[in-house]
Amino acid sequence: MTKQFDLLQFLPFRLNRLAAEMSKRLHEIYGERYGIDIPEWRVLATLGARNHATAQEIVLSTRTHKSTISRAVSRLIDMGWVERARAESDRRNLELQLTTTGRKMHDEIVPLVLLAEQQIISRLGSNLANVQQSLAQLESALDIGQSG
Amino acid sequence: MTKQFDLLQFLPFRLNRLAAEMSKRLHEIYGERYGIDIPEWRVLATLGARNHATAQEIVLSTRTHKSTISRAVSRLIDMGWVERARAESDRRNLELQLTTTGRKMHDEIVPLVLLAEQQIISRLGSNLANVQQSLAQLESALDIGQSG
DNA sequence: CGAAATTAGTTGCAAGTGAAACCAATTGTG
DNA sequence: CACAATTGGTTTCACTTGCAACTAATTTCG
Repeated sequence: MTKQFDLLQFLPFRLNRLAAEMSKRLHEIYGERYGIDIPEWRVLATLGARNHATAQEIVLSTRTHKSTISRAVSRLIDMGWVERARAESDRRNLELQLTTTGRKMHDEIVPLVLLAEQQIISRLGSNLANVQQSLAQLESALDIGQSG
Repeated sequence: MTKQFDLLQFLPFRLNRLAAEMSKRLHEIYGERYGIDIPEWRVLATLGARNHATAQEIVLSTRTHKSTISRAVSRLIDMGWVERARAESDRRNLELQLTTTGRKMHDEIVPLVLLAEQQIISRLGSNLANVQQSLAQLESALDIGQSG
C-alpha cells in the first residue's frame, strides 16, 4: 500500500472547491437579479473596465473559451447591453462596447458583487494581504500572467 | 461612472482561473493515461484513503453533486475498479470499496498526481506554508469545513 | 402493526461547455 | 493582382452537469 493520499489536502482539489463555492455565491446575486450567467458577467466586467475591447481580448484576459465568450456576447447584444462595430483599423475585428443601458446595469451590478466579495474579505481580517500575496504566488507558479 | 472595477483583482475570478488551470493540468495526467475524469478520480482517491465508504460519504467529503458521484461510481464499477455491497447495519446504504484492480490503479495514479502537484508546489518555494495557510483561511471564510 | 416521513441512490431532462469545423475579412507574397 | 495564409468569430456536435422527479429501503410514531 502506498502512502495514504489525502484529497482534502490536495492543492487542485482545494482550489476547485473554493472556486465552486465562491462562484455559487456570486451567481446568487447577479444571476437571480439580472438574469446573466458567469460568462456574461465576465464580458460585462471587462467592457466596464476598458470601455471597448474585441472578443479576442476578452478571451485572453478572462481565460474563458472563445465559443463561450462568443455566446455570452451574443446574448448581451440581444439584451441590448452591448453593441458591436467593425473596427476601422482592421476590419476583421469587431469592437465591443457597452450601450447606455449596459453601462447602467454594469454600474448597478458592480457594487453588489463588490459587496459580496467584501463580505468574504472582511472575514479574512488581517489575513487579507497574506491571501492576496498567496494568490499572486499561485498565479505565478502556474504561469498565469497578471494582465492575461 | 463608478470607480473602475478590476476583474483581474477580483477574488472569485482569480480563484476560478487558478482552479481551471490546475484542473486542466491534472487531467492531462490521469485523464489521458487512465481514461478517467475528475469525478471518477475523486471517488478513487476517497476510496483509496478510506478503504470503504458510501456514495453519500463521498458526496459530503468531496462536495460534489450526488448525481455526479452516482455516475462516476457506476463507471468505475463497469471498469471493474470498484465494487459495491449493501451494508449490514443499514441496508439502504451501499458500501463501496476498491477492487484489487482498483487498488492497483489507485496506487499507480496517486504518485503521478502527487508529482504534478509537487511540480507546482516546488515553484512556490518558501511561500508554500503561506499559501497553505491562506487556503485554510479562505476555506474558513467560506464556511467550508476541513473534513467535509 | 401500518402509514408517513426519511434517507440513499438513480435517472430523465434541459442547459452549458469545449473541441473542431466552419465562415468571413484581411494581409502577405509570388 | 490573385491566391494562400492568417486571424476573428460563429456554430455544430458530443459530452457533462445539476436539478428535480423518481425508486427503494428503512425508520418513526400514532
